[in-house]
Amino acid sequence: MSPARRPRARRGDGDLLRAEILDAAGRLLAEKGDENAVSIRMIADAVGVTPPSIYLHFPDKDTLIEAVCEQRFAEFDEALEKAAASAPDPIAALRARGEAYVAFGLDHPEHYRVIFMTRHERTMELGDLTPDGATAGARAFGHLVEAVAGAVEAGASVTPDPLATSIALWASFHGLVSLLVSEPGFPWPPVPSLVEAVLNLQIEGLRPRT
Amino acid sequence: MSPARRPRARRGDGDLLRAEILDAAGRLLAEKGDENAVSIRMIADAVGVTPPSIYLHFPDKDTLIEAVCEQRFAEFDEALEKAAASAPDPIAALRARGEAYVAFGLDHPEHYRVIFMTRHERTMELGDLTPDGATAGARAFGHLVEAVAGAVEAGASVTPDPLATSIALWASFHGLVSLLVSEPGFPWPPVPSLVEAVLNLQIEGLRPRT
DNA sequence: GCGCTAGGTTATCGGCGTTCACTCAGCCGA
DNA sequence: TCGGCTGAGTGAACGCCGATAACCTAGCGC
Repeated sequence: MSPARRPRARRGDGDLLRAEILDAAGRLLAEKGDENAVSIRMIADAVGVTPPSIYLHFPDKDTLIEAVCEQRFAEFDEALEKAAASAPDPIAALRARGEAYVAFGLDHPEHYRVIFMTRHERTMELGDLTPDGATAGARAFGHLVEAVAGAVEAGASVTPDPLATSIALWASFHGLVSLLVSEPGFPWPPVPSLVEAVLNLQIEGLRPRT
Repeated sequence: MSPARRPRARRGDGDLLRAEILDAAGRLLAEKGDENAVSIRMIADAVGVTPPSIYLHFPDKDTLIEAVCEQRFAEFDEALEKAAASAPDPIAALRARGEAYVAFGLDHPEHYRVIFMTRHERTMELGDLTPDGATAGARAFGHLVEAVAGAVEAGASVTPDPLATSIALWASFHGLVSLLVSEPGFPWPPVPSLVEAVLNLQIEGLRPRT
């Protein structure tokens, strides 16, 4: 099963293995669909290296998985930014974000699970959650708050606290994705109609009353 | 570490062990806070029995954990029913359900995780989801649809599809609980204010416009 | 051409879920 | 009373896991 053994890296190129490990781990995670079904040994095997080598680049398995998902999280943030960028107005941009959010979660269910559905001990402070924060998660949330603030400024007539509104939006879309991902056997109505329902409840409520 | 060995059960009393296993597994799950941190060996040890004995009563670990959480799910359903019963009108009952939902999730985070946040393959059909369904999950969802239908009948002025509304409500509260449980290090505003925000967005929207 | 060190390997540990072969207590029919 | 059946549980082992400690070696700088 093990493919050809990977040739030893050149003197300064130790980090090449790190990148290959991240890549293999990401592929295996998506393929197996379960964090516990991906073992250090499998990853090492896929890269063509022995298991202890992994520990030269990551202190433990959790950190490795976390690193994989931090990468995906950055892509997630980019996807949402891109979706919002082409919207005609701030409230449409929020809708586009919601749609992109759900699409990402359903496209990468196992990465979504690690990012948003497994317990993380790491603490954050409000001041970290800015569009140029240190982690992809902080940036993504910072972008959301920014987008909500834009909508409020554009006349959205709801509680003008962008933080609270951001959390409510996040919770709604996360709840939807999380349930869809966890309970595939539930008799769900078509996903687009669910997304539309949440969008309407959460976002149309923000649109200025005419 | 192992306490006294459990005396062998009498002839017809094999099911006593089953109950003791369920009980010990539930306690350990709540205590360790992580499904993977509870092992068959630990459960067997807590009961005073050897690991293979577990397999006389449950085919595998997943089924055992599932059985534990099915019990908790039934308590969950009861808690929501009880909360709704003392509300003065159908919309207040929905609010009470939401508050009880969140309270249960935060009181039993690891059971909540297993019930609602790990992937389940079991399929259901719409017809199963009634207040007298076979599983606690089916009953709980049936009760929710019933409660929403009651609110609609009482004049709640939103989309009159109880199923879609039920899913949206479920997703909202689940999203909130799920994030609170998964990201304890996030700078959350006080939980009651979050609950209130979701309640207002989701349920006050249902109250008849005067 | 020699030594140092980055970049690995080999061997091993303790724990896991699970299975197989086995033992033993106690009730049942003769 | 007693032989045997069977329900209830044990002991030992398998193959996997994450992780660690000790060792090796290719190749660059001098």
